[in-house]
Amino acid sequence: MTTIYDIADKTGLSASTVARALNGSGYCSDKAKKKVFAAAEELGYVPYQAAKTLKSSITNKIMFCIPDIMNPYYFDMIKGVTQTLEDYNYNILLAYTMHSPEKELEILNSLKGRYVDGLIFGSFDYNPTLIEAIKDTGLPTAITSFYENSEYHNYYDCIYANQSRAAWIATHHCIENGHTRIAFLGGDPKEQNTKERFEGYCRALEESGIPVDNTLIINANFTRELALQKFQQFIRNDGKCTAVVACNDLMGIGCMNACSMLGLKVPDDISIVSLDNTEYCLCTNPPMTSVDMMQGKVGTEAARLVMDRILNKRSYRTDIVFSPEIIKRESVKKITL
Amino acid sequence: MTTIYDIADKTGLSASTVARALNGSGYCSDKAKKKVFAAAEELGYVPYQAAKTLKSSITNKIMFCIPDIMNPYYFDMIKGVTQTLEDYNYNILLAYTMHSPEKELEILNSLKGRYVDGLIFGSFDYNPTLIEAIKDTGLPTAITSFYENSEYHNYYDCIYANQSRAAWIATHHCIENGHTRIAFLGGDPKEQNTKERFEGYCRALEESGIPVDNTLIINANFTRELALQKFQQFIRNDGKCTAVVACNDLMGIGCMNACSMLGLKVPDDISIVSLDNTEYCLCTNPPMTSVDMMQGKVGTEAARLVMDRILNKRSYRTDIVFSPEIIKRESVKKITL
DNA sequence: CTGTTAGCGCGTTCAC
DNA sequence: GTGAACGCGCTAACAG
Repeated sequence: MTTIYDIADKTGLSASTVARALNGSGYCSDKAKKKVFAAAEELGYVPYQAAKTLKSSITNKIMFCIPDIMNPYYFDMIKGVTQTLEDYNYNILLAYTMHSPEKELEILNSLKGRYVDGLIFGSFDYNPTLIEAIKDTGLPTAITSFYENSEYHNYYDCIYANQSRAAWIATHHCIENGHTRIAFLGGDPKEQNTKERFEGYCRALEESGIPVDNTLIINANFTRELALQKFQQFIRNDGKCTAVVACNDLMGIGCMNACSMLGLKVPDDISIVSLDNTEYCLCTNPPMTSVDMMQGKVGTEAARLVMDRILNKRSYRTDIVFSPEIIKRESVKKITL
Repeated sequence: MTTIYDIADKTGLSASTVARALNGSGYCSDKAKKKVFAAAEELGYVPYQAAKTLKSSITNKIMFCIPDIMNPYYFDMIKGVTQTLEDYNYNILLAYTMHSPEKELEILNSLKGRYVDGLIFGSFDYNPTLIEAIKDTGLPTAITSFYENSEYHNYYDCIYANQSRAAWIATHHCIENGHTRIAFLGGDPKEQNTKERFEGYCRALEESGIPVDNTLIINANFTRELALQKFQQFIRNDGKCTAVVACNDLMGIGCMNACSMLGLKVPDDISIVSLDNTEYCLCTNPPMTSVDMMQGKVGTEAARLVMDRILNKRSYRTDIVFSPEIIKRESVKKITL
């Protein structure tokens, strides 16, 4: 490992001159600069990050913390974040919380060790404790959902696609196609995520004068497995629907799996539209209609806003909200009464 | 931000006593310890990582570098790495190279800034330059393929599932089911990855006395899109096969997509078996038979071996090779002549 | 234009 | 058992 002192020795200059040459800060003759660069090249010098950080307190890293690494919803977001950060010469530190609130707080607390300069945080369930912990990190932060907390309003930015509108669009699409018995396949109804999506579903129904029927609400947990099981159970218990709105692709696919096992044909016997529009939608047969939640853009803008707070010391709140878009494929059939 | 000096002030002790108390190193009375911990708790003290690192030169981070973040092949591996590292209280720094050899070298060179303690490196195409760059980082390294380089033999560990055996298994499975005209859907034939898999394919054929037919070899690039296109083209050009071995799930799915567009039924008209066994195989209809490459275990063991080199200063090579396993689903049909 | 000095926060001597 | 002092590598302030 070579340091500026090695370069200083080799060139006969002092360490500070070497530092100035390398950073282009302060005065330094061209001749000295040349010598320094030559020696640095020859010695394969790369500055020691820890020392730089100790001095400047900038780490060139931001943490991206998500509930579940295996959820395809986040893949595009990871990509968006990584690619954007690359332009800033920043690295991404990936953490995941396995949906555990304790784990979330633990990670946030560890951040006080300031091993990153900023934070992009995704959660299924924001709450005041969490937001306070986020604020306590003192880090420029973007969260990937909408969450309002008047006390800490300015401590974070929100970047997200409108969840309730997404569910509205999905539901409305079913209604447009003549469906009235539309099942809702959601996650834990106590979590913000499902709540918002459920709200959009209800609104679409009500706007069209279709009453919300509680027997059509199925609660799962955003996994394919449980959705499969719950939907199968729903049908076996004589559940009657002609369409289903699934709160994410994994559950949409679980639903398709169930249909296939039950001998139900999609979209002839049952129409399915899901939310997230991950690549999984292209794997199914028929390809699945799904609502694009703009995950890639959410990642990109979240990274950009965090960097804006870091670089430009912005200290007021900025939110960016995307409008979800339905991607029509072949899992929805028009029916007529 | 609070430092040991703040705690020293508050407790009336010296900074070194505080440090000793906090780390449990050196002498310290129980009474002092109690006071220190109380103050640390109250002040929300978390040690400043950069300072710790500068002193100890340990970062508690390892880099996981892969060619493509969006390739589902790596999802399980990321999970395996992350979960294992968590036990060691290590964080994962995620980088991706977009298949670019220049980018690979750039990242490896940046690692000389020692902002991580170890490296897990995945590539589609190892070569002497790359391995030398890996060795030059001076970091404990695990690579997720087999690659031999006698000069730098001991500088890295290899953790992988036997690629050629995986292709052999897939091909053999087709043969067992009566197929003789088996297409091979691969990536760039110059890359190690495809080469190994192709070798297994050929061996299985030859063992059964089936000649390798070059018209059945289709080169794509591991993406769904190109596989779809290439396979469609293959069929349109009167390509005749009853089964296809796809080198990864994405291509297997592209192939299924193509079949569906061409009006070919899987598995009645054509059997498909792919490699990787990602979750995507459960999305298709019918579910796709695929060979499990043990990605999760590869990630877990790679992390473990890197940590072993770090913690126990192991300096000799250790390889772990897993045996791939076929997961039979419904995309392969037995045919009789 | 260049070198000397000091200090970022922490951990580890080594005196007391 | 405790505190003063030093240094990890780098940069900024100042003196020359």
